[in-house]
Amino acid sequence: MKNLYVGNLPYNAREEQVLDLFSEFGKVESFNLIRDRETGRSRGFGFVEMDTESANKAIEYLDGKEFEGRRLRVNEARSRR
DNA sequence: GTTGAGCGTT
Repeated sequence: MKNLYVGNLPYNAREEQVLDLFSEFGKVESFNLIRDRETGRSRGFGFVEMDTESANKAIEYLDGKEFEGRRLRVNEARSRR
């Protein structure tokens, strides 16, 4: 399994929409769209868990991809600590 | 508008 950081998402993007993108490369085990803790507003990034093989393909194919007019940033997530 | 939330380390 690999944990992926997905950045540069439009603030109005729905998580289902992002899920669909990644589902193309394999089963998405979990997805977290990160929002501002106070306001609940999207922070424009999220985290996706997939098996390593699928994750690698997703990074390769989706990093830098145009999504709703923005270039996605996809890479292995940093430690959250 | 670029790396989670809460935590006796998930």
